[in-house]
Amino acid sequence: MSVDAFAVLAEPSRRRILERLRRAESSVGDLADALGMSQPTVSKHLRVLREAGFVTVRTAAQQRIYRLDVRPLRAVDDWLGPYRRLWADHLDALERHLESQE
Amino acid sequence: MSVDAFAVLAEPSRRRILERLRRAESSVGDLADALGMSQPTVSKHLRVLREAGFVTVRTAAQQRIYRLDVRPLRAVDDWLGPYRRLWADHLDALERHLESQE
DNA sequence: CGCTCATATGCCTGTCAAGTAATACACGCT
DNA sequence: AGCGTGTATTACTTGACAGGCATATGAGCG
Repeated sequence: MSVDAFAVLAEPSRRRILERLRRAESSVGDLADALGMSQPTVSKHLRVLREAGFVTVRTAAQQRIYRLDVRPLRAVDDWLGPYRRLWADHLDALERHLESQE
Repeated sequence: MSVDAFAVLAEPSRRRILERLRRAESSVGDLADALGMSQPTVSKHLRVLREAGFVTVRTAAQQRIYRLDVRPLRAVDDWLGPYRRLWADHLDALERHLESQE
């Protein structure tokens, strides 16, 4: 968990990996194939994701199966909380306005 | 809106600026003072934030007053949507499990 | 034990972004 | 018009990081 979650998500390739792992766990080679990236590149991104807690690994024969862990994403979601209140409030204000128009 | 929202948020200084603007709109100098950053640094970050739509500016005399705009944050929130479903589902599963235990 | 497949790691290079210092620009005031 | 304040912009230096290639590690199998 050494690296900041936002910094991890800043890299588009890593978001693509997460999107894929959201559907199903996957081996490194499958990810590289599916995303059109080289195997070393995928491995490096997976290392970053793993160290930040976004994924966990399991060894199956000679493959490493990576699986999504949602906890860092929940942290991002929590960070968004106070801001979400802002637009929720604005929506409330809009609703009140619309009601007063009727 | 040229730059990716996640890349913008990856910079801790910019998140601090957003946190401050969440409480109240502010001039460049006030931000620099409050956050202990140099004025050019703040201006530079504000430019990035502005080009990505996170803030809007208004000119008041010789000051530029910056104000938060939540739309890019809503985009991030939307991106999180499918993942939020994941842990919501897991919670549901947990609840069902607990119910079956009673 | 050597071979092979799957993955990880090291090294190199190019790129890009952050911070600083100096400077330019815009506005208001006298 | 000239001056001072507030802000933007520039040039420069430095550091981090991504991608490519080559190579190391490790597990399974003959």
